[in-house]
Amino acid sequence: MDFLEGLNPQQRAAVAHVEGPLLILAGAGSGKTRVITHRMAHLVDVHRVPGPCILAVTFTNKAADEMRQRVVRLVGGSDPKAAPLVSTFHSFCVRVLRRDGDRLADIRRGFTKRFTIYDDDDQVSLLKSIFKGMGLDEKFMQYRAMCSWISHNKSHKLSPQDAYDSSKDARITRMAKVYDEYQGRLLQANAMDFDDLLLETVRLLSHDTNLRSQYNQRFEFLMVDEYQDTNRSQYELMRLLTGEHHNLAVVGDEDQSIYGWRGADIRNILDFERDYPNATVIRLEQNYRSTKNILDAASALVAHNKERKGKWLWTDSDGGSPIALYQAPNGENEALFIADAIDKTLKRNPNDRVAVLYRTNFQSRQIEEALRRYGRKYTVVGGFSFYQRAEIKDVLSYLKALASPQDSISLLRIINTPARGIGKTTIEQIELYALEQNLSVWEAIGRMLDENAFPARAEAALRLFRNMMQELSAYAMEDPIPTVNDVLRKVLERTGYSQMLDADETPQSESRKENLSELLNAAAEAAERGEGITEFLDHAALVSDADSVDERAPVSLLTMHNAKGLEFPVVFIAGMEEGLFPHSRSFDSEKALEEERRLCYVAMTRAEKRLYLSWAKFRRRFGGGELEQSIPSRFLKEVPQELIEKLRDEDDARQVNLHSERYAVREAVKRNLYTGKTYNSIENIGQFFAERGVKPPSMVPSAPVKRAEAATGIQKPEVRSQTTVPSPKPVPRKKPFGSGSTILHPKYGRGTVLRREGEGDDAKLTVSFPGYGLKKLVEKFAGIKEE
DNA sequence: AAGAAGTGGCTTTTT
DNA sequence: GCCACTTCTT
Repeated sequence: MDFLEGLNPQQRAAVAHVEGPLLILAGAGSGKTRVITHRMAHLVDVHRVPGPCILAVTFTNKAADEMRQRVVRLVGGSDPKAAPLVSTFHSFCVRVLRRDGDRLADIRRGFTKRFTIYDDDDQVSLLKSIFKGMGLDEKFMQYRAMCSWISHNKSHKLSPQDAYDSSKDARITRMAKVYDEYQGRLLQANAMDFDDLLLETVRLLSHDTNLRSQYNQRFEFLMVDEYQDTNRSQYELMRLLTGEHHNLAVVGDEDQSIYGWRGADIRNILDFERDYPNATVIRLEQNYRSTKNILDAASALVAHNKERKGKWLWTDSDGGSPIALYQAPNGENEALFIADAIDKTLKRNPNDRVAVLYRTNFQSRQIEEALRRYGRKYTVVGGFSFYQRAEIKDVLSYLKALASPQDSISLLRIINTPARGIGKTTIEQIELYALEQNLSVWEAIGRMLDENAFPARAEAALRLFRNMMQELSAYAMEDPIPTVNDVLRKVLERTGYSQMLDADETPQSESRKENLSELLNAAAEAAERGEGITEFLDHAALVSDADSVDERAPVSLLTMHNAKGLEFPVVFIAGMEEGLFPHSRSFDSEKALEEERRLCYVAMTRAEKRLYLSWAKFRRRFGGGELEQSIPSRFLKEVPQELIEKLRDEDDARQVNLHSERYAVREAVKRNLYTGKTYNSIENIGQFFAERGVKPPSMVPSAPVKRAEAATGIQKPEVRSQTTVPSPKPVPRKKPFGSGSTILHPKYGRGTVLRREGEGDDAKLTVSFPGYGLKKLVEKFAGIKEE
């Protein structure tokens, strides 16, 4: 196969480039993935470079998987071992540290290759504990803000000492102390946060010259995708890996750099030619994705930025439709307009794919509601991820605590989940002791038991807990080593977790059980691929929201950040208002504003045929808050007005309202018909594993009926699920409104009574209302009627 | 010790 | 409007 065929001259030059540094400035929609994959195939097939000597790095697992698959398809290789290594930065680093990290112990106290990865929830728990120990609370600083401050320091290679030395006031001094304590606790737990994974790999490769040399020899050719979003340590990692040769090809677009807030340094791409002298620079400026109008609008917008190399994309395609601008009277109406337009679009062409993009996740709710009114299925990317759900984190924490007893954060998470009589006071005592004696929580428990430091009841509970953990740990190490799913199953059973869920009769517990059984499936598949507990946990820590975008979904709701790298025939950008987009947090810095503008550019260039922009004159900031007047986004003015078609808002508004009030629509809302699915729903998680697994996944065994329920099921089972409630049998009853009876409520409509407590005037009912979830009502006041 | 009920406080974007 | 945290109750 000729990998140069069908490419334009610039693409061909990039693909044919072999040795030396290469910078590919690839505009939006200019076919860069094609170039990267073809170049790899070309190296393998024409230049006889062994696949494993090529390393390509991306930011998401999904991008990595797709790239790998495309290369394998191109070279027709059947042996997966002969394929290039395509990986994300983070998983590459984990791989290096777990395989070859021994020498890191020289420079990182307590490091072993069995380290734990702390995700941001773990980071927050750790900070809570540190705050408590230092007598601080969230009024001092929000945990998340503290996290980003620490992360900011780390990504700029500033140690706690550096932060301390440069601090100008007492507050920063304290923050530096928190940072110092945070690092100390990570070491004690042999844990690494996301920043550490990169930083420590860089340190390892700098320190262990032997190892560095091995890696240099192994990876002859390196490629980096989305180079504009690399940060300092990623940059250094690449420098170390290309120390002995300069066969580094990077692909990026400075106009699409949108992760500055996470430490990405746009200078990495702007200064590539300086950092790698003799670099070949190739510009891909022909856009194959969008209509001319969309492309011109986006280009004109981003031309307002100063910090760019400057390029102008061009296209062969026609002007196409103008860009539609809708001015809504309020946020709800904006959402209804979008749903209405989507409905019309998909009625006209059921095969279109639509994306609704927004700046902040909370904007999705109104749009979801509107889509539900129209009975349109949709997919939400982001928000709550599967691996963030409490039950998943609980069970994984058991695994983590078993794999590494020093991991105090995980241990504390599950020490009394399910409740086993180890209360708040007891836990506080243990934490205090651990702090004073500089021990891990596990060690502290052991010592304190030896010293008879607990009252009888707590002591008994702790002994049982300790025995249980020891027993589970012994089980996990039995010979032959049990599979991950066996260990998980044992954990669920032995810890009483399953039992706790079985005893819980709320609808939530059903969905929790489903999630856990999906986790078991995932574990079973991991086991089949030969993965152990560590690999399984690593994978769970490193999945991202973007990994689970289903590009075939007809309607997707996602943040603009998550839309990077994707394309859709029809795109809506919602909430084009000052303060929302550009976000108010970016107002005080020109740099941040430029990044917002780039984000807008990214969002606009996702569209192939049709682009809608919308804003609302009034919007409620919080659920209960006042309607606040908004100012249209400055970005709207930066788009050439002749490319915009203003939709007449009065007409559309009326139409939308009329439609939304139709009886059938209202009924649909009441019955909560159709909520589509989020990526973290059962089907999508299954699909995610299916795509990466060797064999297709065995889904949760479910009868066709149940499957139908799942399809129309609710994406946030915690709150909205009622499909999983076991349908109550109509029990003949003496009293009205007993458990199992169906009632009518003036506001919530029809509901099923799940529980009844108290007598006479005191009687309280727990009622499940489809679409509203569980409500606790006082029978006397609720104004309920028999169905 | 463990749940239920009430309250304040807040929402960028995420590997 | 939701969540996490506190206070109240048993």
